[in-house]
Amino acid sequence: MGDDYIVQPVIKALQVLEYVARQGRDVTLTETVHELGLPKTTVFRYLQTLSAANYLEHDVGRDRYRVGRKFRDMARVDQDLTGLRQVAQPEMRKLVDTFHETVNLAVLTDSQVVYIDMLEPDARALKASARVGYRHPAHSTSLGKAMMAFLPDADQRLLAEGMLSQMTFRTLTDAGQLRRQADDVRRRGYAIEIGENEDGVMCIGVPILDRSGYPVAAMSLSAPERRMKPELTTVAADALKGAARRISTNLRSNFSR
Amino acid sequence: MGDDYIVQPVIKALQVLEYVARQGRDVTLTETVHELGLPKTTVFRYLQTLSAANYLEHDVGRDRYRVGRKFRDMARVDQDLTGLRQVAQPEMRKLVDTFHETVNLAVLTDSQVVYIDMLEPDARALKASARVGYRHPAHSTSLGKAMMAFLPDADQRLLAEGMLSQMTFRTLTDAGQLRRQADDVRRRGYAIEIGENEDGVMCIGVPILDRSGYPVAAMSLSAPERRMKPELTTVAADALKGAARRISTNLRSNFSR
DNA sequence: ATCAAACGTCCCATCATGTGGGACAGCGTC
DNA sequence: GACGCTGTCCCACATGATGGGACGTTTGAT
Repeated sequence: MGDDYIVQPVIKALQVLEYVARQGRDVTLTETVHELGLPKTTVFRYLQTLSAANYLEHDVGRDRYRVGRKFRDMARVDQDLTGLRQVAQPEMRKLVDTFHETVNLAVLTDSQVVYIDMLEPDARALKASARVGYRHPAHSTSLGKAMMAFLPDADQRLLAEGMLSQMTFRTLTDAGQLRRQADDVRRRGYAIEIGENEDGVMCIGVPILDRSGYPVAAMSLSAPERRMKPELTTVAADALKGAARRISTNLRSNFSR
Repeated sequence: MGDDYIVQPVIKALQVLEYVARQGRDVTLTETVHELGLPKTTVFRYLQTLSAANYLEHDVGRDRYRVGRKFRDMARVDQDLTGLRQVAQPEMRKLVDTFHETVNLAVLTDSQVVYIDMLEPDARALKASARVGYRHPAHSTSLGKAMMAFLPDADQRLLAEGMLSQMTFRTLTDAGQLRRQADDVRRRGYAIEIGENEDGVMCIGVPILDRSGYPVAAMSLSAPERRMKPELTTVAADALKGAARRISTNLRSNFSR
C-alpha cells in the first residue's frame, strides 16, 4: 500500500538516529557514515539537524554525538502514560461495571486537565461530552481540583491565580474560594464538582499519587446530576479512593514527572 | 552556529513524532494538522513515513496514529545501556584504582562483544588496544566467554557453532572445546583468556546478570600477560566477581533484553 | 620532528523530490 | 438527502536536499 508518501530525508535521518541510539555511547560522523553507507555530507547534515532538534546531543569538544534530551523526555512521557493507563485500566473497568457511569483518567498540563483515557458504560444513552485528548480547565473539573489539592503550595497558588474562565454559571472563579475548597479536598481525599464544567453534569474526582505524594494523574466518575443521589456519592467516592490507592501502589516506583 | 545544515523535512517530521508521543493516546491526521499548523498533505506524508519506519504505528481501522515499536525499542535500549554504565562506573573505578589495569564493560551483539565503557589507569604506558565501540569476537575474549557461559543452552550452542575466527595462534576455534570451557566458567564464575584475542594480553572476565540470571553484560580486567602473576589473577577474579554482583543488584529490576 | 592518513566542515552546481493547493471519495451527522 | 468532515490522491512548480570534491585541522605512525 502506501509505499509512496515516504519522505526520504526523514527515513534516512531516522536511520542515523537509530544507529546512534543503538550504540549507547558517543559516536563519530565517519563511523556512522561507514555503518550506514550514506554520503558523508548527508549524514553530517542529519546529525546536525537531529542535534538542533535535541534528539541528539553534539559533544562539540570531542565531536561526538549521543542520544539527546528531547528523545529521552519523549520516551519517559510515553512510558509513564502507557504504564499509567495499563495499571488504571482494570480499576476503571470495575468502577464502570459497579456504577454504570463514565470514568475518566486525566493528567495535568499547563493548568489544564487532559483526558488520557475514558471508559463508558455500554447501556446508558447519555454520552460523555469529553473525549480522550480533550482539555478542560483545571479549576472547573473534579479532576483538576483533586490534583490541585495535592500539589505543592507554590504550584497550587499558581493554578488558582491563573486565568479562571467561566465555563457555566456555577464555575468558581475566585482564587480564595478555590484554595479553601482544596483544603476540604485534601482532608476528604476526593473532589466534587456539580455543573461547574458543564450544565447538569456532576463529577467525583480523586488524585492518583506517586510514591512521593505528587498527583501524577486523577480519575473521576462523571454522571448526570439527577442520577447522583447524595448517599451514592459517598459510596462512589470511597470506591474511587480505593481504586486510586491501588493504582498508586501498582505504578512503577519510578514514575517521573 | 550551525543553523545552516538543517534539513527541513526532518525537523518537521520530528515535530509530528513529538506531538504524537506527547499525547500518550491515538491521534488523528486532522488533529495533528490543527495543532502543528502544517499543511495537511505534509503531515499526512510524515505520519505515513514515521509509520513505515515503525516509529509510529498506524491503526488502519480507526485511522489513528500512536507511538510505535521501534521508538519504544530504542528508548529501552538507551535506558538500559545508560543505566548499566552509571551503575557500573563506580565499581570499575575501584577496580582500576586497585589493580592499575584497564577495565572494560561490554555487551553481546550478534555474536560479537561490543565495548560500551572502558577505564584506564593514568600512569601505565601500555594502552588498551580496544576502544569504546569496538567489536571483538565473543569466542576470543574473556568478556564473550563470561557471557556465553551463562546464556541459555540454545543461544550458547548458536554462538559456539558460528564462525570462529582465528585472532591469534592461541585462539580456540573448536566448538566442543569452547563449550567445555563454558562449564568451567559457570562453575568458577569467571573466564580467563590469555593471548587468544591479542598477543601478550590476558583478560579476566565476569558476567553481569540480571535478576533472571541472564548475562546482560560483562566486565573484564585486561593486562599485559607478564604483569599478571597467577596469585594476582585469583585476587582480581574475586574482586571482579564482587563488583559484578553489586552491579547486578543495583541494576533496575526491569533491565530488559 | 615529519609526514601521511583521516576527520569534520564547507562550497556549489544540479536536479531530484519535497511541497501544498486543490480535487475527490467515503462516512457519519443533522 | 445534503452537508461537512475525514483521509487519500494528483500534479505542476521551485525549493532545497544532495553529494562530489576541496580545504584546514587533528591524529597517529614512523
